[in-house]
Amino acid sequence: MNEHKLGKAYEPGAVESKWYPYWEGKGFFTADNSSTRKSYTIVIPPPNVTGTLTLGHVLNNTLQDILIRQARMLGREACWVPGTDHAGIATQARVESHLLETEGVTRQELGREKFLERVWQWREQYGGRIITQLRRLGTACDWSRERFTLDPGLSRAVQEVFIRLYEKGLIYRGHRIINWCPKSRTALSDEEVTYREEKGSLWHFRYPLEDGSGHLVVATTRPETMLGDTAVAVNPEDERYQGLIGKNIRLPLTDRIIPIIADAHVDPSFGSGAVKVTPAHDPNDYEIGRRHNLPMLNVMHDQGAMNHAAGAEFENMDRYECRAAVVEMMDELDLLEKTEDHIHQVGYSERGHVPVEPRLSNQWFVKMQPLAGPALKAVNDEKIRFHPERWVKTYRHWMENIRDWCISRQLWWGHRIPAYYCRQCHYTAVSRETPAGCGQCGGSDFVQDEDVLDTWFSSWLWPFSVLGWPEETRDLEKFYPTDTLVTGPDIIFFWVARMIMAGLEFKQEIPFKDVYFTSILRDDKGRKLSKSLNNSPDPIEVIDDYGADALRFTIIYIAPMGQDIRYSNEKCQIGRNFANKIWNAARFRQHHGCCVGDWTSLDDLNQDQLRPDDKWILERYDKAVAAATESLAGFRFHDFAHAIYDFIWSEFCDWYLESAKSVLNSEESAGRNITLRIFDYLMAGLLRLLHPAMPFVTEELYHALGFADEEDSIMFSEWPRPMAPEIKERLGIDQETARQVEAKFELIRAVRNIKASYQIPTSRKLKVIITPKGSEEEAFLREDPVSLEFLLFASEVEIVDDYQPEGATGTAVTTLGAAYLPLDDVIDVEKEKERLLAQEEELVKHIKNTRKKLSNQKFLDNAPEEVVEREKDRLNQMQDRRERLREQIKVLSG
RNA sequence: GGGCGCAUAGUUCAGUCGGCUAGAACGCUACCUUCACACGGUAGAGGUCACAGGUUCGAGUCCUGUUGCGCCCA
Repeated sequence: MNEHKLGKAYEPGAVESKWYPYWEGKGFFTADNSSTRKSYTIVIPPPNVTGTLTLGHVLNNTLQDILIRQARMLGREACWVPGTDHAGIATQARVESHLLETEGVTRQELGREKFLERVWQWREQYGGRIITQLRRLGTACDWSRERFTLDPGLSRAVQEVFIRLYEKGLIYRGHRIINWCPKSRTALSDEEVTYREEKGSLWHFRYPLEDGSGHLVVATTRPETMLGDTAVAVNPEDERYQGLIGKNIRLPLTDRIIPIIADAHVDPSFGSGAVKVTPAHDPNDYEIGRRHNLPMLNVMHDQGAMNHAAGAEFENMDRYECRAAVVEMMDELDLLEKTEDHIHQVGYSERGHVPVEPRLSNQWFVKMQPLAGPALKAVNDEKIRFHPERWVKTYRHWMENIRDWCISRQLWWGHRIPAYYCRQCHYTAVSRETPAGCGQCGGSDFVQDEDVLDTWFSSWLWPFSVLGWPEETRDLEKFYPTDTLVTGPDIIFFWVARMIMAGLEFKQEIPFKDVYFTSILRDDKGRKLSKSLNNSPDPIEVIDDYGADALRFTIIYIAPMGQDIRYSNEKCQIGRNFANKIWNAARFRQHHGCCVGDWTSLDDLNQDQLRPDDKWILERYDKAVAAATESLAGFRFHDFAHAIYDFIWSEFCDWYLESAKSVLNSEESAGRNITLRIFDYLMAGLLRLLHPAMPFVTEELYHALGFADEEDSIMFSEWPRPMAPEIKERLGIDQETARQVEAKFELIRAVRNIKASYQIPTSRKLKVIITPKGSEEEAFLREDPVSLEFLLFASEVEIVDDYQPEGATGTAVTTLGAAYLPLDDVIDVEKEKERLLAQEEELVKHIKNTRKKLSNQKFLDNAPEEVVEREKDRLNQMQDRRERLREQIKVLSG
């Protein structure tokens, strides 16, 4: 052990590149499906195969890694399944533009088969970069189980699900209005449309009546669609238009005659109360069109330009060009009544970043309502818990208003829809292979549907398809249902909700028990991180600069549960400095030689061998273990980080380590050995506690301090548990001792304060006289005078019953007693008096408040006894302290 | 329009069951190269807990309303 001496500062680079290949090479991350341990499973939210690591991934995967590593330390068979999804639109678009740039060919020119070959090639070459990047972060993924949504097994799952749902009547093909992305030229689901508020115009057009008796005014935000109008609608109750219902309009710019109809869904207060009806280009108009059997006239083609149905003069005009042209022509015809500014919501394609166009077309849909029922119930019954819980409301609202899911995409990259059409009779067969014969006409000439399925149609099966479904595999048996899902709330509908539906439908079991929704990352100005703003740091650069552990720790340290995170690279100093702090605590330990005795347990010691400071730190350590464990059990990662950070920095390093120096620097070897054992017990424990968050530095130090054999790893060590009560009792570890030690620290701080306020350097050692408050306090202080002297930076500590300061003396009055610092040569009597008077003034304020409280009969009657007692104690202590302060002030005035 | 969330030190945030003399980090000030660590130490300054009511012996915390900001859905 102590094979190598630790350097002065932690250098993450070498440590990280040493341990990750070691862990992976030894198969430490590989889960055993024949293990008798209870399983703990996480499936990764599969990043896009085109993707690169973002801070969002860092947060998300750090949390999963913390959970999986802790689960392993708690004795579970931990299985974290990684993988990527094929990201239909994004990948296809990426490869298309790549081909166009490098070879100048389009996918149409290549043809479907050749194009797909090229996508696979591209994927081999560039895809999955994010998988390599995840390793830099230290994630304990089971790479032997890595999956891709287009793997044969997962593709089979997709096909199986499609067929089962079709046969059950839950998948159907329909001619419907869907959201069309003119850039990607494919249908989208409702969830893939994001709405942005935009300033636009509301144009009021005069539509002349056919009989020439006047006109009607209709208002629209999309004038180009008028070319596809097939009616004008008014509310049947609207008195203004009673006489016009049933009459016809001569639609300008076209030669069509269209009817004026009455429909109860028209809002009489919007615009003029009369609306144009374009059933093929607006979802609401589509509904009106269906109710009234209106013709559905499609006036655009798939790239968002006008088609021949719009009229010869508009054909092939882009939709926005056409909009301007229509307005101009209407104005020329004196049919433009007015134009108003108008703020409205415009739907954008999430992928294409262009406004979507509602479009009438043949698409495949999943009937969602039957699937939603059980999924809603599972969450309502708390079979599945959301953290933070408030997301249940969002989930519930979506589930209760669920709409059918458009799953077909006009792409080539993806799972092709297993539907075959008979060329003779147009019969539709859905089957695993091309049907041999038509069930309707007996024909054998089939053509497969050209479309592929939405990527989410494979993602929603992820928790069981990655484990081998539809095969009944050992993995499935051992690791399903999974335990925890960690993901962003932005995909609650896309993914979380649908996975719950799929799990219940196809496995008759929930897919996971807990869902943790991560925070949204923003920059330090509060703006969402995004590529276009160029405010997304590259995590790999951050890891290079600060270390993976630093990044991991920082991000959970600054991420409050369920709230946005304000991130900046500079904040990684928190994690870096922290790693360095622990590193140096270990280095300090290393300077004092090897392990002595059993560092895994202190059970054989007794309380006479322990100093009060030992008892105190062991008590505090127990509290930290409990806090860290409870925080993780409740998915409070932020609290977990703070609990460990505060313990290590403010208690272990600031106080215990300093106190231990007084023993370790002495010649007394029995005391030294016990202190070293306690130190090791704590050091090993806190490295374990910290390991899930900072795997690299903890592994390095665990080995360097000799806590693990060369062939072993801290990741297989046991998660720390609080000490058994009987052991604590035997070792004299209790609240009372802890309180006394803390009172001692208060006294030490007060003395240091005096020195600081006279700007006396710490290194200048002075004599300190202490008058304890009582005999109990005196006995306590005499238990460990060595560390007291050391921590006071004193040349000598004298503990006496009574002390009458002579001349200028610095005074500290605390609950444990008073301390005096003779300072003849440096003290400024007036300044010292002022200092004490200020303290007294502060004290008097609190004494008054507490007296008031205690003289209130209602408070005495109603407050719990323990609160009243606490107040009384406090008052006594404060009064006592005040008295001593006054005495000292008197001396100084004397 | 409906729903959700947030408002505490200069900044970013903790604050559990109502018991608080309201904490931390960063930043700021003074001092310190003390033999783990300057990626450090010691000490300090800094607050009308958004506003107005209410419940309570007691409110940063619970309730109602107001204002401001953010997100989601329509």
